Amino acid sequence: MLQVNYIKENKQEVIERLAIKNFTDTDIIEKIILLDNNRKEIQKKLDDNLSESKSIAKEIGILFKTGKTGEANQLKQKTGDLKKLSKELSEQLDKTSKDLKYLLLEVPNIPHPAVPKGKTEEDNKIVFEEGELPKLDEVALPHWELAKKYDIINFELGSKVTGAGFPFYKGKGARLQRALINFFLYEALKEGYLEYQPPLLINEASGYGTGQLPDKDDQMYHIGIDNFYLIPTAEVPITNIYRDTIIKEGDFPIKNVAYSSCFRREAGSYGKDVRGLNRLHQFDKVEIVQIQHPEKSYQTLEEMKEYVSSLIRKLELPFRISILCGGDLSFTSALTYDFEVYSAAQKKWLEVSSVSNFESFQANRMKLRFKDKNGKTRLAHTLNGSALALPRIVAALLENNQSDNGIKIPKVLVDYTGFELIS
RNA sequence: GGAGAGGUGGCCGAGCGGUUUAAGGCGCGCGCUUGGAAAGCGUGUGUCCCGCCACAGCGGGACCGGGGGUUCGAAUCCCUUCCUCUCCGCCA
Repeated sequence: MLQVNYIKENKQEVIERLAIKNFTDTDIIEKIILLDNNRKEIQKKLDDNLSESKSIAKEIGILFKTGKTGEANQLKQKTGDLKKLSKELSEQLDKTSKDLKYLLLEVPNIPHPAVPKGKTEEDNKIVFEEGELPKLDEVALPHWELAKKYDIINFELGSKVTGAGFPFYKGKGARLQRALINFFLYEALKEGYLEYQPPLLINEASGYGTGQLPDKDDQMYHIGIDNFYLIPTAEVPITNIYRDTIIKEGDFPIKNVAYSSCFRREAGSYGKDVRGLNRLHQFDKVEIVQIQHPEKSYQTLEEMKEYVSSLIRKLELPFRISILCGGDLSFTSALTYDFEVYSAAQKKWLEVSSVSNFESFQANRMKLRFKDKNGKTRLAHTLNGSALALPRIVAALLENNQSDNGIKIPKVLVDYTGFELIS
């Protein structure tokens, strides 16, 4: 959520930069400014009114205490009109504030100047590429075939027990999953992240805090009976730790890491692009979250980018990094780096991580603040990134490392898997 | 699932219709004291909104889990909802 004052003071800039995100509803900006002015006016009237009522009530109190009941009763009659007016004004104020908040929730975060214009992922700007693309035989198999051949992931069984998009990992498949989770967690610990194991269900307030609600509620699984949501990412519980808090400036940077299963309904978009592990309803991810001083958040974003790169490099996978264009950038993000690994048998790039700076957008929504040197309360910046999401990493590992002998496990993982080959 | 207790400032904790402008304590900031520190003494100490004015300050309003009500006046009374704790039941 953007701050109204920022919108007011930088109206033209806000409109121009939101256009990069293909948000062109300038009316809404005008309405926000108008509503905020109304809100202030009503607030002033209401406050004056309440002030008067309060002082009369106090007088009556004193009169009763000193036995001047007659005078007190006279004064009582004066308050009728004031009371009525207060009620009207506070209803107006309430409505105006609600309308204002509703509109503010509709406005996406302002993209960073580095964000390129564009509509689809075609327009994302590739800023880095590393590793040689493996050349496989024509007989090379896609990962869903490999999974079947070596009996390590069973999609049909998942369909039977739950539904499409909920696979079983089996034998060395399951062990590979566990190895990757451990590897990612230990690497994060080395980087100074504090490990959390969060709840997998969250309440409504947390959904609003990180911005999944109100607009993305259909993408989360909902437990109606208790009104909980299954987390789409550990970002939600981990960032919400700091909802409604004021932290000390000395606490920056806060660096948290968490492994969790992630649950996504992602209604629609079925087809060949979503076969196998490419898109699942339940998957595993290790997520890093940082809370940082506004002046250091972009430096932190770069550090996180380097960290994620180092993980993929250790797994010996070719990858590239792009800056998401305005159209592909999420509602809440100001700048996002997307990481893709090359999946040799499918001959395409698979997204395995996105690392984002939300600036104060999430912080404003969840009232995450800090006291600066001068004792002023300011909004902190939040950042997060996948480090990493498992399924597409597994897909690339299986496909890229296949040979006649079996699938070779990258050196760095062998200590965690306890085997070097899936055969 | 059943029964009970309770949600008050950064924390503990009093208040249970009218100078509450939320006591007191702890913590923290500043000052005095000291060779330095501790102790002691003094002093200050929340969040949000509005106005004046602006590197600071002054004034007003809201906030005692959330929402609603009674009243001239609510932390205090009533309704409703959420949460926490204890005991019982069930259970990894």
